[in-house]
Amino acid sequence: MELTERKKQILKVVVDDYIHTAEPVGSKAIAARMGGVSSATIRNELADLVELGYLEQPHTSAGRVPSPKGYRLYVNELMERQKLSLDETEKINQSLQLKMEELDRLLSQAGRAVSSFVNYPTYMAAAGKKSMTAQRFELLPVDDRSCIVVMMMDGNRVKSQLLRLQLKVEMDQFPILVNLLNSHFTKISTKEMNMRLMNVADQIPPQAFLLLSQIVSYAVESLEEAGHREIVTAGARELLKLPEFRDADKAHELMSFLADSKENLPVPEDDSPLKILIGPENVSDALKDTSVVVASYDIGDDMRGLIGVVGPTRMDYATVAARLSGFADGLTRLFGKQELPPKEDTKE
Amino acid sequence: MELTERKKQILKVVVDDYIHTAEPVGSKAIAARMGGVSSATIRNELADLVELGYLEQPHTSAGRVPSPKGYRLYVNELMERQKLSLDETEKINQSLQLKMEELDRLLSQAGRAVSSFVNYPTYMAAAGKKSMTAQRFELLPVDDRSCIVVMMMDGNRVKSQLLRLQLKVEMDQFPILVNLLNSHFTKISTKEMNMRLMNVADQIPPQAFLLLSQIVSYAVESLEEAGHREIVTAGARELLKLPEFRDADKAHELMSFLADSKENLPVPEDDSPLKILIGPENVSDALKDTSVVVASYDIGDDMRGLIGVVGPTRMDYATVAARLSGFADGLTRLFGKQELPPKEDTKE
DNA sequence: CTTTAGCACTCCGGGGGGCAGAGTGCTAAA
DNA sequence: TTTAGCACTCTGCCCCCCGGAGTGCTAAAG
Repeated sequence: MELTERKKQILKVVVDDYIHTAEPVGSKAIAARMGGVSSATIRNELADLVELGYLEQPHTSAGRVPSPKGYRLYVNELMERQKLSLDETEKINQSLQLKMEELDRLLSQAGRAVSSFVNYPTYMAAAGKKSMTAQRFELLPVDDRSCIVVMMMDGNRVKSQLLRLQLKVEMDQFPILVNLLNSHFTKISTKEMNMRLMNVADQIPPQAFLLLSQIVSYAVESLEEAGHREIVTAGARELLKLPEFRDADKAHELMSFLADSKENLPVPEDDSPLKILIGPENVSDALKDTSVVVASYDIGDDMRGLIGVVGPTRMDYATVAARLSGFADGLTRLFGKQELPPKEDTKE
Repeated sequence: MELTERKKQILKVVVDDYIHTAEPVGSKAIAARMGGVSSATIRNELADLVELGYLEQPHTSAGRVPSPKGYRLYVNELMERQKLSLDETEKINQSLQLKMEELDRLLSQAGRAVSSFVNYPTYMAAAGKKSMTAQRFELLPVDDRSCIVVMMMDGNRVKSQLLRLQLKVEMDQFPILVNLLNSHFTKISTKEMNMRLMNVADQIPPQAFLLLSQIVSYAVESLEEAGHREIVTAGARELLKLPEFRDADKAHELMSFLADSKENLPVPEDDSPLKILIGPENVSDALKDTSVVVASYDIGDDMRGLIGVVGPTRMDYATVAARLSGFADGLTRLFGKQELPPKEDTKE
């Protein structure tokens, strides 16, 4: 059943108002804001809306509060898709001028920026490929007991570390090792890497094997870490400013959930760049009476990252959605610039 | 003026009790715990202790609460230096089995571990050298428009990144560049690096200069970032469990301070590994009614890192101090293992 | 001189009761 | 169908009261 235009208007006013005041909104206030009709009329309409499940009444003789169903309608149809003001776009771009080399740190930086921009807690994740692979290895000798391992992974990410070797190596051994690494340990899953390591075990001298396995296990570790979608959260303290989280226990519970949850935070659908989850629409119990807005951005090399915002159900969906999209676009652009053109990448 | 033995005993009981209950402690409770004397006697002593400034009374007819001065005496003399139980040592070592390559991430990991171990918020910092310098450069060509820059810095830290070059380069150019970098841009401050860059400007072909400056500016950036003592905090939510921070505003204030403060958190004296700052002893206003316990650990290459714990003045100093020292020792050991022996390092 | 018991006093915190304000539902009239 | 009017309801807040915990003081005992 469709709502009349006026009912929708009223619902919109209720949501708009409640979003900002966090207090049940009464018929008089609505009438004042709509003009043309009296509060009594509004009251009749309100009664209907409650009946239909779009609004709720904390108790008789209090104003109305939107129900999840009401928010849903609001988000789907009523909400005025906000455009970012020039000023805001400017600010977003500015805060994305982060000179960060490492992806992870860039994310936590961006997370903080988003959080302070929307005034809600955020979480970010670089959705790594399910399985990262090494593209290329290099070894840079430092002395006869240590060398720098450089590994290039999918998506042109580079990792390197000084490795203290378990035994002395002649300088001329390094090129051989590098060759072996590049020919046998690139472009395969970490699982396969371990298997191949076993396979070559009896084909090369034991010392060489020792070194090789040290390097390979470093590589495997790094790859798995990079592939593992780590979620970093920021700005959890913003919660404390909201009336619904003035209760320390509640705030603590949600904060702990955010800090601990590694996998179970909402992600957007594959086909749409923005997803809004309202209250009970969330699967995690801890989020049952909060809302989540989550956007995704492209990292190139068909990887996607995501930014999410967690807030009360009366979150300012329009603003948050607009700003979040702004950031997501900014990040997509940022990565587009950093990455090599994909053509170059495939030609090997 | 020295306190009598009994006064000290009483003070100790008051602090011990208050630390755990967060409620003013009364004469009866003290008498019960001490035995031998009646509550009336205790009351006389308490009055003296208030007079002398070691205790405070929230209001007439409430129990007593330790004053900062009281805590100070407690920490200096009364507190039983706790030994870590085997179990605890075990746990600390376990949580330090972090397989992290990057210093920064290791720190935030360790910070989280400490926080969950002492149940207070923590902050950590790797006190980088005031000015990091590059020790060695390598360039690994990827194609004619990009290469991997590898830079080794003080303390055997290695950074690398894929750099998209502003113009095409012949393969044979790279060795020349590397030479130039290693001969002119290592072991000098970033300031000097920029100056040298200017100096060579007219001695090499313009294209080469363009590349060089791109690489050098990446290096400068990385060095400055690595040298900058970044402070990372963890476990701020622990605050919410404490009765003194059930007030959302207070908690929010302190959390914001922790999140924002980059430089003004307490550091231990150079000569001692552990420092305890009680309430007003803190210089930052935001910490005036909290206490801080901070420990330092060695990273080798005469760099030091620090771990701090922030809590209410009635923090459990004995336990926190013991556990924090345990972590600091663990970290010192951890880095000792990772670093190369310093001898090797200086021989170049 | 110190310790103890006794006692009056103070103050906090929690549990009613009352009251104003905001908002509703209903009815009757436009 | 809309509106005005009115009685009704419920919350939040203030105030008051009261019990409990703890103190300070005094006077007696060791």
